[in-house]
Amino acid sequence: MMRVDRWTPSDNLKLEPNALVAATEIDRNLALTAGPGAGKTEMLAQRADFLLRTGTCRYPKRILAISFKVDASQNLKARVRKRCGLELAARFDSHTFHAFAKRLIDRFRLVLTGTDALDADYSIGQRRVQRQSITFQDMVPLAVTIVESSDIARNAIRQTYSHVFLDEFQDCTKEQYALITACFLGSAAKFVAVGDTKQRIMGWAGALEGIFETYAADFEAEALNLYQNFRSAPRLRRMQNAMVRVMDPPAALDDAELPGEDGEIEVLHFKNATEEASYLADAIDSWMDKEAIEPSEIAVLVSKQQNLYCQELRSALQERKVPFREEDQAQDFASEPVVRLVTDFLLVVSGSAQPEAFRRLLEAVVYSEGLDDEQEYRARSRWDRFVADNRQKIATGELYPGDRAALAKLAQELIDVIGRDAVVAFSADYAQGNRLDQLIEGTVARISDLVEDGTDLSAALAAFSADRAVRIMSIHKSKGLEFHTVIVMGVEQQTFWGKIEEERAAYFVGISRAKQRLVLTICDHRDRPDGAPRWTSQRTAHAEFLGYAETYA
DNA sequence: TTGATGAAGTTTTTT
DNA sequence: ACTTCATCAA
Repeated sequence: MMRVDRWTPSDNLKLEPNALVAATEIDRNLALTAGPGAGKTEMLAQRADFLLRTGTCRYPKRILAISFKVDASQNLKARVRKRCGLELAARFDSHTFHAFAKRLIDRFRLVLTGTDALDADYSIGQRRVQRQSITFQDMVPLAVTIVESSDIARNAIRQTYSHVFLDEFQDCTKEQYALITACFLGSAAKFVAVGDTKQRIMGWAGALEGIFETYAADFEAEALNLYQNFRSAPRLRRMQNAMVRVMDPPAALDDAELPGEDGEIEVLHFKNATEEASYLADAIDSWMDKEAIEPSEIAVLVSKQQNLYCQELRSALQERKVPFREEDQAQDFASEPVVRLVTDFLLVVSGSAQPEAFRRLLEAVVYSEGLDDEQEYRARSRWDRFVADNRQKIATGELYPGDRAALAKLAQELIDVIGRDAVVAFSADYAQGNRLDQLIEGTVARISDLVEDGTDLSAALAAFSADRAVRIMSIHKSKGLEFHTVIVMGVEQQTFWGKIEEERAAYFVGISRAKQRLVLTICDHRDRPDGAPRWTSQRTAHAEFLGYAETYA
């Protein structure tokens, strides 16, 4: 155990003074606001390290961290592991609001009575069915019901957690806040809420205005701000700062405080979406080729209606064989272990050497089951034969991956070879209902569709991997991420039509994802959506939003 | 059949 | 801001 005054940031990282204060605060609850790239996640990871290593969070008490996105919650957990090691990090629970709520529901299900009552094998679906199924929207309110009506449940939570972290707090909704207060208001748990009101982009979906003030009043939390931006080059920071001057004047800096010519801002004007698409696809291609920028360091962001805005770009990228991944409506398949398994397998059998995928597969297949040498040898040789067989089938064209039924059969054989039990063990929710089969079916459907559309198999598989593909997504999805190069497509009046404050926040989130280069595009005309007779609609550049860029480009 | 009018949707997370 | 869809009147 380390003395509190001996603790220094792990891995010798430098923290700005207020981040150090927040990381090592013992007595007060904090409301920490910080702009883009200020290192909020790092501060939370360092704070976890501080609390665990100094015993301020005393065994067997635990830390609860709540985020909105699976992505964010996994990132934070991984960062904490890296900072303070597996053993201490075991007492760090990083969940999304939904995951946290679901755990409460599963653990205290019997508290729910009357119309709320649920059977043990309830499922999560599109509709609410008495006792049988709930929707995602029901999860947090049901958890609130449990905590409000059961002292046992509430006490159990309070006994478990001595410290609570709330991430991206500016987007907290009424229901989510109700869960926090139901669990912890009046308890001894110490809170840190971090976020940025300038990045509040879920207002239209119920994110509470003034949530930081409400929280500060309810939990007697003190306000603290982080000032640094470790993410963006100075030119980009000056543009962000110009927006801050409008959104939160007291927080704005003088441009003289942001010196330097590093960073690139470009505004591109096109006649139509076809020209836009081919220019962008060429540009992306050449960045990857000439500047050796990783595809995953390039993002294309759109405000709304991703499908309409990205149609042309999609085919332009496809033509140039630029791997891209679209984060659309569908579930985030790629981070699901079973999806990983299927795609890794297809990578391995589709030809080129894939050492990473091969290693992950072998781990899943051979080493996980606690076999003895003899069994391991047999499993290994059966596996090798299976891979060789299918590699040949694909090479000879006997198995065409665009054939959905054939691909589904192959996936099924893969599961059989590994053993369904072993696959189910990958993730807690695979045992429930038909979740596993749905995931496999979805993967197969998407791959075969892509191949059928003329994408080659390796590009189709790249669409599942975040690390080898250009990312195309809505601004909302990009929250919390960062990229070397960011393209914001369609900076037009017709795109940003909502309440100006909220649109400005969305645009701010978009432009502040860029570390080095920001490209903004406008078209004079864009095609109408699918199926409509072909004509194009007139577009008007968004003068305010482009103004921020043009001053500094 | 046509045009006029009005309402709804658009941006999201989630086991 | 703009499209789509439903409804009603002419």
